[in-house]
Amino acid sequence: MLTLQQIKADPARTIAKLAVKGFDGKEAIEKVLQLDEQRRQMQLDNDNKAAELNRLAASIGALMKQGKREEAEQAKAQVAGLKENQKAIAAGLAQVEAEQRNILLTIPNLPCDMVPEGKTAEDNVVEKTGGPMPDLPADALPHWELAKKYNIIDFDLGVKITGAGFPVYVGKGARLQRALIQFFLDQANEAGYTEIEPPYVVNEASGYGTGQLPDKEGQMYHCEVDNLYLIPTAEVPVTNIYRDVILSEDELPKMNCAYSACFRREAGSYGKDVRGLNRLHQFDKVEIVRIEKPENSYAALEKMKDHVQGLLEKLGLPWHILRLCGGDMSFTSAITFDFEVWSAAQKRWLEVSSVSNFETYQANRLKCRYRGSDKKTHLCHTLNGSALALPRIMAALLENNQTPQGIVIPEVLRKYTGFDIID
RNA sequence: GGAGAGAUGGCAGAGUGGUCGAUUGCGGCGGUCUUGAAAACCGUUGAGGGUCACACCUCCGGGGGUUCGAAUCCCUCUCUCUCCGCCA
Repeated sequence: MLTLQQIKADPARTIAKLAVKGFDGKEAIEKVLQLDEQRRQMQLDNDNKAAELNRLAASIGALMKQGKREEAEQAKAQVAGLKENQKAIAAGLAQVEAEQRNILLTIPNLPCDMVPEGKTAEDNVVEKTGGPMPDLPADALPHWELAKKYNIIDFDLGVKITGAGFPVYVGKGARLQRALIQFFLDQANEAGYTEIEPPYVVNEASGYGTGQLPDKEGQMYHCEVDNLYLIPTAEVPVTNIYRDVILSEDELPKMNCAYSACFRREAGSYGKDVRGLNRLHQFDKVEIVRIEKPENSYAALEKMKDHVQGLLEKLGLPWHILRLCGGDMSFTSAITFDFEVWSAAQKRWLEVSSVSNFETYQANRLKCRYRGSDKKTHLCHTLNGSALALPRIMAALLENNQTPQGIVIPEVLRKYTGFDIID
């Protein structure tokens, strides 16, 4: 949620920045400002009435103590009318506050100055490319064929047990999954991220904190009896560690990593785009999260990008980094870099990581603050990134590393898998 | 699942209808003393709104109610603890 200060500081710029995201915010911003004006008026009115009532109540108390019953009764009578009046004002105030908040919740984060204009994924900018492009023979198999051939992932079994989008990893497939998770966690730990093993189910407040709620509840699995949500990413439980927290300046930055299964309902398209591991309802991911002082957050973002790039390089996958255009960025993000790997048999790029700076947008909802050297509280910047999401890494590894002898496991993973080829 | 107890400031812990936004202790911060530190002593120390700054308002787990007045009484929800049951 944008802060009122952000909006008030420069409404015209706010509207212009929202336009970069393809969001027409003119009406909403004007309404918010108008409601703010109204709110302050009503607040003043309400506070004055409340102060008057407080004074009267205190004086009644004093009269009672002195045993001046009649005078007290007189004062009581005086209070009655005032109180009705104040109640009405307070109700109006609450309504205006709620209205303002509801509008604020519908306004996306402002893209930072580095975000390119654009409407769709077509307009994303390729920033950087690396890794060896594999040269596969014409009869190279897509990963879902390989999965069947070597009996390492059973999609049909997943359908039987649960439904589409819930694959069952078998034998070396399961071990490769576990190896990747372990590798990613070890790398993150080495980079200074403190590991968290979070709950996979969160309450409503946490959903609001990171911005999945209120508007994206359809994307999460919901346990209605308990009103809990399956996490779509470890970002949710991990970032919510810092909900309603005031950190001291020297505690920053906070750096956490977490492995979790992720659950997404993703009522999306069907067909080859979502075939095999391309899009799943349940998948594994290692997430990195940072809470930073505002002045450090963009340097931190670069470090996170370097970390993710390092992982892809170690795995020997061909990768590129996209700087997302305004129109393709998420609601809550100020800037996002997507990492994609080349899936050589499908001949397409697959998104495996998304690294974002949310600036104060999440922190404002989370009430995640730190106490500065000025003794005042300030909102932190929050950042997160996948490091990495497994299924598409798996897809690219299987496809790119296929040989007549079998699928060759990257060197860095062998100490985790305990084998060097899937055959 | 059954029975009971509880939820107060960073922590501990008072407060059961009227200057209580809250005694006190610890911790934190500032100072005195000291070559320095410790100890001791003095002062200070919740969050949000509002204001140029004050004033003022709100907040004692969440929501609602009673009352002129609620941390204190009532209802309700959530959570925690103890005992019993069940259980990886």
